[in-house]
Amino acid sequence: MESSLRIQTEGKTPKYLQVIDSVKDAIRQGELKKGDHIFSINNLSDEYLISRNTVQKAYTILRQQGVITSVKGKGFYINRIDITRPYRVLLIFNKISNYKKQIYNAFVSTMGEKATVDLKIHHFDTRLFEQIVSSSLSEYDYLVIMPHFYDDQCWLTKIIKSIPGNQLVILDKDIQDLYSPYRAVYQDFKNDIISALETGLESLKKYKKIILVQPKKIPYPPEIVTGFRFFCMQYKFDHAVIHEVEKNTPVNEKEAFIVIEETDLVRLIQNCNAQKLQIGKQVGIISYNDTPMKEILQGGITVISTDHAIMGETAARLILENRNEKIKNPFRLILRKSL
Amino acid sequence: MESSLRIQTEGKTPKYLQVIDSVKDAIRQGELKKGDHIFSINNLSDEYLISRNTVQKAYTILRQQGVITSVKGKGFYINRIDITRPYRVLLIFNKISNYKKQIYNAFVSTMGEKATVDLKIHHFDTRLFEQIVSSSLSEYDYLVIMPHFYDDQCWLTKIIKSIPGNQLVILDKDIQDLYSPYRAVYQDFKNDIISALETGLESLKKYKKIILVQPKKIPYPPEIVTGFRFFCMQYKFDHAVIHEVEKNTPVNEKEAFIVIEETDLVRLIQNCNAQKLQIGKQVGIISYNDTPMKEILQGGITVISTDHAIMGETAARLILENRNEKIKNPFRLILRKSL
DNA sequence: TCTAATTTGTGCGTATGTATG
DNA sequence: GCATACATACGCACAAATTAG
Repeated sequence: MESSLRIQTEGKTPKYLQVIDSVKDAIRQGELKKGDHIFSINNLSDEYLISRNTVQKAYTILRQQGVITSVKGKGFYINRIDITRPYRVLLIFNKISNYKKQIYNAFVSTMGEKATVDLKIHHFDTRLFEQIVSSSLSEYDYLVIMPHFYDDQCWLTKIIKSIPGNQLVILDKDIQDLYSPYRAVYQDFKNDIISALETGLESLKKYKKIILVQPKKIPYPPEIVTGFRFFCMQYKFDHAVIHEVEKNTPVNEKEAFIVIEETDLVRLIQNCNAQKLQIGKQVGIISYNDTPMKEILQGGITVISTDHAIMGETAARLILENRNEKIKNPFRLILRKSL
Repeated sequence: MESSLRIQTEGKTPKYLQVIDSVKDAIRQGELKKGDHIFSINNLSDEYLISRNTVQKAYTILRQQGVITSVKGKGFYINRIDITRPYRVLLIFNKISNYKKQIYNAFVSTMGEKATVDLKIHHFDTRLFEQIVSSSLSEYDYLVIMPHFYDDQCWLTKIIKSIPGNQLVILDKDIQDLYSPYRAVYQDFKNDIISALETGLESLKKYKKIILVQPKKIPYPPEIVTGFRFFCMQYKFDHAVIHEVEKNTPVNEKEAFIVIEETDLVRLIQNCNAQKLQIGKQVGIISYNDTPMKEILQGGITVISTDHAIMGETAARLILENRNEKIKNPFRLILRKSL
């Protein structure tokens, strides 16, 4: 047993329980296999400055549970490796939305019985976020977070750095400047939107100007705008970025809109109908994030979207299969009548 | 805990309160962090010449407030550092849906800074639900639950009975057989649907038969069916209850559908379009639960819905104003083009 | 394996001041 | 003035858990 036990005297969990958990964790991580020799009582007692008796107690309990066996004069050996303690996972989201629902559902159902999954929402409150993280590190095996603040990126990175890499799973938006390796399922916002729009180039050529509706209140990744501008320059489209669609927002012929928030989408369609502009012919609409309703709304809304279900599933797999990788999530354009 | 408590025997504030305040002050000052070990009862009792029992009392109260936890044989440890928020509330939902999002958002924003609100989902797993409840009773001041299981109502009631009335807030579906008084914001599913349909009676008369699509997988309140049948008998409508709309589900002229799940609504509209049946003229559609998109989908989907935002807001108010009441949530029909 | 020290948890008894009727 | 109830404060004793020697 080379694995380093993390025994802390100050912690509230009793030392003998910490020893038990350490052995079980090592088994769960695959570091210990059936038949492996583990520390002798004296050895462990000396190394970690725990009383001989305390180690004895832990080993006795482990033996009663059938996890280890003992041979007089030789030592203790791993007996069972079907330790069933489920993973404890905490998802930390900025808010609840339709597609986060999809991520959550896919994550939970992929995890199945193997994890207890909790959910906390920070509402873009950095202080609250910090509090959640610090108080959850000891309660959960993994923190799955979507780092969607953009006001104080610096502080955010600092908080995330306080999470050990092997406990951290990042979703949706990858972060730079993190040293220790961690798990991630990310979107490449800039290149994703560029290649998605390129896929729909033929349909887009009907329009003279492309307008991106990027909400201001809720911070969305700025890379979306970067990618959008890059595409428009590349292919010589007139373009603009607005923050909201209101009742009196002007809509003109030969304009195509890329809309992120659902409320803006609804407003935009209402405005088109009011001005008797035909969607998909005179005005083009592309919406972020697919939902069943967008398949039939106005005969079908064209959508650019990452596959959130797969994102949740992939994140779960990274944990279940103990893979410390970063994976780019698929992104695609679904052409429908509105473009 | 190096921080010096300021305990004065002569002051008028009771000693046990001074102890409580001292600990809380230390937390506010950042001197004590989560997991920190604090003075043992004996230690503090000796140092500050307070009776062991008095310290005991203070610590017991702090534990009840969730500020500290205790481990027999080890000591007391800081558990919460968010002591500025007076309420700790846990919402327990069966799943995440669009309208639960509304409830959650309204609840959180009404509570504002006054509460830390957490969310757990049980996925109709009674065992998981029981586990969540029992482990949360000491951690939270209020458990807000939506009791939407209908398989083993008996077991469910038993679990809910284990929650003290003053700690319990019930949403959406009221429960019988609970003795101690509790808070509730409920729908009267049977009468709500009856009176809502009566409101739309004139429009309904265009149709011969009304079909309720009540999903089977996810248990919805049976009172909906009861109320639906009652209305149809009363006003002499042909009627039927089906559990799903599939691609080949027959749709005929002069039929009106009441649809609960969004996926069924989408399928139904697709079927109507495929069969070239005009929605709102040849086929009527009523959908449960309003969303912005339904305002414009197919020129407007008629909706019967409770106001979920108000439900969340009312629940929050019951807690903030410490009112032990049961309140019926408003329910209404919004007539749009689809009926 | 036994003993001992420390700690929390619980219960009982006592005394004192304060508010209520 | 008296009786009662309640909150505060203290003291003692014992049970059970943790840890050490």
